[in-house]
Amino acid sequence: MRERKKARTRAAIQEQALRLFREQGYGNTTVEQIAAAAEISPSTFFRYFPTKEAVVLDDAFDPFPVEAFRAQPASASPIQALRHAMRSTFAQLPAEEAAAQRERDALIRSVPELRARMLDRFGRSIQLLAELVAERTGRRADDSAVRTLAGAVIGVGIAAWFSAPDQSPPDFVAALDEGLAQLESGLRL
Amino acid sequence: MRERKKARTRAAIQEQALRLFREQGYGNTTVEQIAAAAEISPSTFFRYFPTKEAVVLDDAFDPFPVEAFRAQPASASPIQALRHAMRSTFAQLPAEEAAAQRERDALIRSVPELRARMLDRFGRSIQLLAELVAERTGRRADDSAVRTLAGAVIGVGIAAWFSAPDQSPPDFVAALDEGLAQLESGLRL
DNA sequence: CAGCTTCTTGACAGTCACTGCCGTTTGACA
DNA sequence: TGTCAAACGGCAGTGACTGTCAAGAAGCTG
Repeated sequence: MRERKKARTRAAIQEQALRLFREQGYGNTTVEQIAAAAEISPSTFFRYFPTKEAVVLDDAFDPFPVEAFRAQPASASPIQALRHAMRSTFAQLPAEEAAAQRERDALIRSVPELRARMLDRFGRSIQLLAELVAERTGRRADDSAVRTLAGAVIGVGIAAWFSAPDQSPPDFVAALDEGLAQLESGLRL
Repeated sequence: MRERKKARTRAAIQEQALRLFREQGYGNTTVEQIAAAAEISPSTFFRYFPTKEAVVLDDAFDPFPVEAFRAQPASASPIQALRHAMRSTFAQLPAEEAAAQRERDALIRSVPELRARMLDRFGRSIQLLAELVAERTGRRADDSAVRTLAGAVIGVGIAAWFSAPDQSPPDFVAALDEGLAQLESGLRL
């Protein structure tokens, strides 16, 4: 039952931090303020999160659903498999969490340090996707065709993530799905 | 001729910094050490570079050559235009500078903070490329097909950049060109 | 050449993220 | 209830960065 308390503390820190970031901005909020709002000491803050950035980025969302991707039938192309995996994963996300997700994404996009870290995650997911595609096709992960496919797919994902707020509907998942469909059917321009 | 001295100071800082990073690592090198090696005060360091990271990233290389891209004939497809622009730009890069570039890239890839910032530049270049493609095709930069194309192209660039050291030849430009060729002819996997 | 201005620099003090240590408290468990 | 490890707060220290101020160097003017 120690676990329970730790989970509650962690959630409290994240909640208070995001509230303060919303109210007074990321850069104007100190770790000390977050700790005070969450009723812990600054030392304890760093026991729960390695950096101030992590409070926003941790659990932001998994680069993408590895298991759901692996579960797709072998007959599906890599892009089709990913589209299905994304849809089935995000379909069951509660509307409330989705809204929180969007707000957090907006914060990340607007703060350069956070955005850079987020893009680093996208970058790592190129590697991850390359390995999954390699599994699926029997090729090697460092095969240039595999690498190109993984890069293009994640690149489309990044572009969708960037433009999420501008568009109607402002939905990352929908934008990504549309982009992947275009990528699959060939880029005609 | 004040300009001349400033340029020399700036080059000295960058040179000493990269030397120290090579010898003892990025994280183990302080700005104070860099300043001492370049025979300036720490204050002056920050007058030339806004952050320690900037000493590595500034002038690392332009996301890509805007002018060369614009100069391509309207008959070329966006991907073809970019391939030609990249080739003509990098063809005339002296071998010595290319080697320095590769070393700097290796440093950036190996240090998370630097890598994240670099990827943020790639991310911004999606926006830039989308605008250039919009010019070229008469579509809008927020058109979803334009955005997808820009994302896929830069994604292939990121993937090439990541795998640059692993492959033979370890040449970013060649890997990018190959990836774009694959993207252009359709991703068959 | 002398005087004025402007640019550049170094010194200093201060903030804040983050690290490491140490003594105390607290909760689990015998 | 006593014991032990986990969790905590406090504190000192480092290092990146900011802002300010006064001294020195470089350029221009009369």
